[in-house]
Amino acid sequence: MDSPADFVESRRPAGSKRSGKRDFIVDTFLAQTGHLTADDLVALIRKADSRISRATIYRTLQWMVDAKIAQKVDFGEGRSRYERAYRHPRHFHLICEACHRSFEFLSSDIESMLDEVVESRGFEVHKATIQVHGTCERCRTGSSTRDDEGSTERLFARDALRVAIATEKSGLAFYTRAARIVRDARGKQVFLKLADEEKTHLATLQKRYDELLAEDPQLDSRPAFLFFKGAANGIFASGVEELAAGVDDRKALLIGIRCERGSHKFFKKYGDRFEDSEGKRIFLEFADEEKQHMDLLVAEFKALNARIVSARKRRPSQARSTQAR
Amino acid sequence: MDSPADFVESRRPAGSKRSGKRDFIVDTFLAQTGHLTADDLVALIRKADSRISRATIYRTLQWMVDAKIAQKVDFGEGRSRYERAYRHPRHFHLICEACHRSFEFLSSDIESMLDEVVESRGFEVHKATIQVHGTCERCRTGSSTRDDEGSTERLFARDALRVAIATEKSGLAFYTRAARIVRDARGKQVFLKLADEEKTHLATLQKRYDELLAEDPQLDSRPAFLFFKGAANGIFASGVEELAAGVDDRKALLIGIRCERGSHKFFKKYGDRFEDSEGKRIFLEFADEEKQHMDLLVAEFKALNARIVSARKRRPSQARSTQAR
DNA sequence: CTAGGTGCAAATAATTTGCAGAGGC
DNA sequence: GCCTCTGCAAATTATTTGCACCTAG
Repeated sequence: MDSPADFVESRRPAGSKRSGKRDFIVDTFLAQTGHLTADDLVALIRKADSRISRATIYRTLQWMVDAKIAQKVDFGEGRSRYERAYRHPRHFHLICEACHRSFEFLSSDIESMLDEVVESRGFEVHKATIQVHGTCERCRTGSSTRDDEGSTERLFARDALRVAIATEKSGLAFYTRAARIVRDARGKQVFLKLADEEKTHLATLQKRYDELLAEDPQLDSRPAFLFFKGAANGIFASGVEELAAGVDDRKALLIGIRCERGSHKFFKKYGDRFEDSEGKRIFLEFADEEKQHMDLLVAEFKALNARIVSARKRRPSQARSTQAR
Repeated sequence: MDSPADFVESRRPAGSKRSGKRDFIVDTFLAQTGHLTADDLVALIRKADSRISRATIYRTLQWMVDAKIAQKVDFGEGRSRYERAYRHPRHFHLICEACHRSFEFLSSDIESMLDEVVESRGFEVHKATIQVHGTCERCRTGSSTRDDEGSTERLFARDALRVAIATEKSGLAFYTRAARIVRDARGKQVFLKLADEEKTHLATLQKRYDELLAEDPQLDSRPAFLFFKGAANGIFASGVEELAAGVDDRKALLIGIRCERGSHKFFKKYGDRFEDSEGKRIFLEFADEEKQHMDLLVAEFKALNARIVSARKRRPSQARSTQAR
């Protein structure tokens, strides 16, 4: 249904003809995880017997880049490397100069700082590259750390879930607290309902996380791929703090709306920008979830306002009682 | 006293011999501002008549890289470029794919996020590269923006001064406010004194800034080189906020100490990491300034504590009066 | 005099291209 | 049959190197 083969098929440029050799090169390439040089690929092909000319390898690599199946990367070694673009989120590189392995990561914090720089210059970005050249932990300490050669796709899904779970948890804290603070009975119920939903959803996410771990027991201990520190985790945390400072019912709803909107925007923005993958789906589903919560809160906010107005009409002197401090 | 020639002299590798040709190549290279390819340099040499072989250019470029006079950069064009390392702070690149010009910037915010990523991986950094490939404003809109071909050194000095001035201003706001809030007479005096110092120093910095602008009237309108948003500007701002929340005398001093320490550490850290230059000096002098303020505040804090203790001995019942809310 | 430094031409190394034949549609 | 794909060998591009000669210390 959504195999590499289908993916390649879907991206085959118009007018291009089928060829067993090319298919074989593409398949061989997509079966690898790392960043291959043209020569690496030649070696792989030769090992699998097939006798394919170097020129064809080069031509096919270019063909894959044009079809967005592969991406050319340059680590400054005087030759190009290629990494798969299929189900592979965009990322930055840590490059070990000792063992020549490379590690991928993505930081939304860095990306947004970079956005600011770029914007201030009126620059239009086509591609941003970050490369950290140095020595990896294994080469430096000799300690045989765990095998880092996992697929980035899985790491990405893991970290997407982690971010979602962290957000969900702080959301739960927020609603639990808000439900305690709010005076208005209906408002309280809305917050309780949301707290409940967060709990349910949290369980769902946790289950998904556990399933992912089951596929690869070492996954949990692999180093982080996503660095989304500033963005996702802090959103509800600041809301909780604001609640603690003491707020009226309307304010509590407004804070909730702001948090959900921030959360939604964040997950939507990143979800949209990723390649199709489990991680992308997690981001977009979560964005949706947050959107629904936000809508619910907005509706409740409107209803509360309406009740305040009508109450004010009935008992003008005590109109503001529901939002007393 | 500190000319490029002296600089080159100081870095001449042991055992290397003088040579008119090499000197000429080095001088020609250092007279340029941009990112030259070996061929660019050959063209420049040829234009100035001298007949020097390509091989010598390559050998001399390598010699300059070894001597840390030049730095090799790779923009993925299939050939190397070289930029001067003399009085040139480390930086990242925006690269226009249309006009092939490149722009430099530095962001402490991005650098510290990168530090976190690197640390979490146990990685040892040798060199970090950030390249944003895209289209520059001029190529995109056709509008002939101001000439961007200024020396980065001057931009760096300008921005270092801007950061220092911004910090100084928020420091002034902090001390002015603190002087108003504090009860203890001696503490008040210290804060007033510091506010006064900030004012004087602010005037000095402003004068230096004006002098710099006088050297190049367009400098003020050139795009930013340093992006130090999070770091420098926010330090005292948070202190001012804390003051507003209401604090006792000791707390006010402690906040001041924290701000000055943060400020000192920041300017020291970056000042130390830069190449010798006006910008570096600004950073280090400012770091020193902040250190002195910090020491003053620490001394005052100790003195205040001592007075509180002795007061407590004399009038045990009212001992805590100087720090009443 | 001796270790560099320089020029020239040849060597490398990664990649591209021209051209003739093979093969998919 | 036409147009694309492939192989091979030659070309290209940036850079390096061997070797004979030159020059500073």
